[in-house]
Amino acid sequence: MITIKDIAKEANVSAGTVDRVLHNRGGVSTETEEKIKKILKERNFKINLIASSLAMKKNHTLATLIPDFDQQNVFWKSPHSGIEKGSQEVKAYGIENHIFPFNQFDPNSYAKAFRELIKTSPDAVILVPIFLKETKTIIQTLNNKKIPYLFLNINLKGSDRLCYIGQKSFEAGILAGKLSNICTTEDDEILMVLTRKNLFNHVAIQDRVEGFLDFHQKSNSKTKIHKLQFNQPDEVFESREKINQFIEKYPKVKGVVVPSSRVSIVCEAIDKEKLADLRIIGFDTTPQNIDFLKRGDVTFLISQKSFNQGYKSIITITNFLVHKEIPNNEIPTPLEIITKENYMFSHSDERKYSIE
Amino acid sequence: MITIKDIAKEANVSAGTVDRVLHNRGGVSTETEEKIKKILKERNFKINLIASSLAMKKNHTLATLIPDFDQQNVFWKSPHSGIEKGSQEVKAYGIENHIFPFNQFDPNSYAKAFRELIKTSPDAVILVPIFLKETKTIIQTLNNKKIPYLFLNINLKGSDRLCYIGQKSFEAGILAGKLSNICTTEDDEILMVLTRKNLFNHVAIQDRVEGFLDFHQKSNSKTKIHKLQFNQPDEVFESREKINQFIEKYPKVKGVVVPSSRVSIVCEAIDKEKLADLRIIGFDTTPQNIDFLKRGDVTFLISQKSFNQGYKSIITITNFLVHKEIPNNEIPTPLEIITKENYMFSHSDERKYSIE
DNA sequence: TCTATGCGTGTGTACGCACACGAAATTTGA
DNA sequence: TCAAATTTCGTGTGCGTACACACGCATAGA
Repeated sequence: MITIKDIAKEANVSAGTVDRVLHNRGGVSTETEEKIKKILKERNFKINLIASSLAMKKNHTLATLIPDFDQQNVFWKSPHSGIEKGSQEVKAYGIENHIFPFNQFDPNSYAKAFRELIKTSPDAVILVPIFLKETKTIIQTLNNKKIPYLFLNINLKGSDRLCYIGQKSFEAGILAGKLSNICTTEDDEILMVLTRKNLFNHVAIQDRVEGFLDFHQKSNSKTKIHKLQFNQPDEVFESREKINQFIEKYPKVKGVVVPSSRVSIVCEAIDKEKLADLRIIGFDTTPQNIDFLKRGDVTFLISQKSFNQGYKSIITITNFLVHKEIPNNEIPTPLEIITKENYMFSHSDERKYSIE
Repeated sequence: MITIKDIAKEANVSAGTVDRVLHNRGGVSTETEEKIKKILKERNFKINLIASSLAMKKNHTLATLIPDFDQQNVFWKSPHSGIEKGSQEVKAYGIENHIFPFNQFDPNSYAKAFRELIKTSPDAVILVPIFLKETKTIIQTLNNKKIPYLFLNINLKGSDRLCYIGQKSFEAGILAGKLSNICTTEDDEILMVLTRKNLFNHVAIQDRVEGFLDFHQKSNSKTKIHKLQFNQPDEVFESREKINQFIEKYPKVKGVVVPSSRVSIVCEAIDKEKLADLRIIGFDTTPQNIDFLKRGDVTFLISQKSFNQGYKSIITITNFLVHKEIPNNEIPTPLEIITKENYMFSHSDERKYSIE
């Protein structure tokens, strides 16, 4: 292992000077700088991140603006857990994260949570930019204060965020198209159930829908695609009639695709005897969805690994603050295909950090 | 952040004493120990791994016994890359890994590589225990020298290895069964192609076959399953006739499952016009397999994420040596389902560390 | 009775490596 | 020749680890 001292000795300077060169902190004559740089290269010197982290300990604070979760809205639990895991891991780097939860259906709650957040003057911010208008104000504030921020799960264009960590929704839709195509025949028809006019996240879900339709169009399949729209997720259950009648009316429907994370509600709504005959594809591995996967009612879930997204956000921001490492502009999470047969191998990390 | 000094101050002892308690190094009176332990618990003290690693720097050496790869046998490339990434990452912990490659078809090469390996007296060993008899001798040597070791990719029973990192092959077979079931109808038939009597790894592939058959049995599907056996992988290509005739003879065959990593060879063998009509399922994301996936000839690949296996081996062994962290007895890697639509999101890490 | 030896317990501190700041040394300009 | 500017050095810091040593007390031998 080559250390800074080794380099210093070879260059006949002190370790401090080498450090200045390493970090471009100036105050070194061109001559010395060249000499040191040459030796660094020759010896293939790499900073010891362990020692570096220890020395850098500067007690940064992070702040995370993310929707809250509860029994009804469990989707955001996974990113919370991932963020929790990441926070634990980077504590030793002198980094502390605070979560500012808000109500995903209420722009005011979003704005309010941010006002609380900004009071703590964090060194960097992770946010889920659900509301367009409010986000613009937020970004302006962050820019003014020169606080770097990254987007988690939702990619809003036209900001100079550090990066985006999340799923490629259009591509996820394509994948859903492919899977629905595989598990049906040409004669079958497919039903797409939109669980609501989404207040938020409509962009992501719309992208999935478009990706899905894109696949079917480009693959020249003659499979007919039906759409059924509900306005509120709860209405789905209340209007069991609607969906069951629909399926009776169109007996050729063998595939069902639910582009939101609410496939479980659709499964609940459909009569048991009808379920057996359907191939159902959904998104996101919420506990409810996993339940229906286990029972065999859901055939495929496409996971965006939101636990990993949360985790990766913390790690990315930390590397940026501590090691000045500039991340890729977009960090897409894998599109994971989950079935009854492989779900148990997919979330072992998550369970450990689950917040109950 | 609570430090050892904080604890020491509160307990009116020195940091050294706290350290003795933390590591059970003895030489502390029961009274003092209890007091310190109580405070540690109260304050929820966690060792700062950064500082710990820096202080522990002990320059461990690892050794890895793993099959070599080349253009023809590319399967082992991914674990090599993963090991490479891991090695880079743990260098700062004073850990150096040496790879001892061997010919996967030659037991003598395996034994010889180990003899070279043991000369370097490593502090821990990662090995792929392909050959049963030779492995027994190896294990004996390692036990005598009290060198800890873990199994990568192949799980040999009856040894006191530190842990096994790899795929659950039986479960992978079940998954293949499910996927084949999904992409065919009840009237269709399925062909399983065994590309050879495997010299090595026959246990894993046999497990896959059994898992596959198990699924079809338990699911009460009446789908007929054919088997076609070749003795050498190359023979497949030479005997194109055999497989093509088979498919002509059994026109109901719509699904093909290849439980080895050689699905690409099978694709090469089958006539183009026949391919279009088949749903092919294979294992492992070798470049050749990915090629056929991209073309649309292969429908599903089940990946055992061997890059991650290699990476995780290094990390696990490092945590064991440096932080005395005892790993789980088995660390199963996820069963990842790869299609044309999601393969590009799955291996971004791998590309960076690929060894050309 | 006094030194020697031992043991159990606990302290002090050097070390690992990079970082950053104040101080020192050297060069430059007037 | 002196002050200012530039370049370089020395050292304390972050935190845990582990070794040498110190202290108090007990037992043994002279």
